[in-house]
Amino acid sequence: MGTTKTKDYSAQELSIAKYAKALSHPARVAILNVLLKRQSCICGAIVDELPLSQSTVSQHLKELKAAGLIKGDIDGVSVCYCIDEKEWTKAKNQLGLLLDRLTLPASKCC
Amino acid sequence: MGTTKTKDYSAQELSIAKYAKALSHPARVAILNVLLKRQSCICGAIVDELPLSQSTVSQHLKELKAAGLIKGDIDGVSVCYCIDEKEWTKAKNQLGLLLDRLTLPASKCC
DNA sequence: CAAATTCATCGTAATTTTACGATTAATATG
DNA sequence: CATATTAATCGTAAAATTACGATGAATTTG
Repeated sequence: MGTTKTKDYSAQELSIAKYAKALSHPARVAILNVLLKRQSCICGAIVDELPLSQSTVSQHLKELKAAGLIKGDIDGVSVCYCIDEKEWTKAKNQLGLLLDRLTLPASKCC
Repeated sequence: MGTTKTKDYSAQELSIAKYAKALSHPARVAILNVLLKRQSCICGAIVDELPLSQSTVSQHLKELKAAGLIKGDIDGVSVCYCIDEKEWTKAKNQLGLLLDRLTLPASKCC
């Protein structure tokens, strides 16, 4: 309990859930907003724009990285984060595929 | 702790997070797959297609309903669920707006 | 009306998530 | 080399999530 039975779902379902989970917290959406807007994406700069502590932001960055949506390049003492375009596109396509599937005149039952 | 500070985020960030959260579990994606595919969307039929107990499915349905993505019509003893087209479109647009924002030649920093 | 069906809700347990301060490792700067 | 700066990680606590069986409410059906 408290554990998801990943074994019983399709690759599509798991993939979509993974990307959606990355976007399921406003702080992570806010981080992505910063990365999409800015050139400089030094971790410290992100921390400055968010109402969260450095350690909490670092954790959110780790999750975004785990989902593949961002990557970080070490640059001396600091780390520069940015969108991973390839994976981002994949997320867009996967989510789009699901969300675009309501084209027909809709199910007749409700 | 354990609680998100919703006060400090924009409406866009909260809205996207809300929809993404609804899609952040493979069981809920699977439920939506069923609703998108089927005409008949009786709760019991959904339970039959998922590897989860009736009470667990009911809980997931509740969350999808809370996010606005689905609605349920009582029909005698059973309940017929279906996609809420209006809200679904909103989710699609909100998520699309974020995900489509990587059109430019990408940030130069990484 | 009794029995069956359908589904929501309750109670509970394990796990995960969210958040923060403190510490640590690594690099830069005086 | 001592000191600062940057960011990850650790430890911890509170809360939310996931899951299930049991119970309840509502509606059919016999």
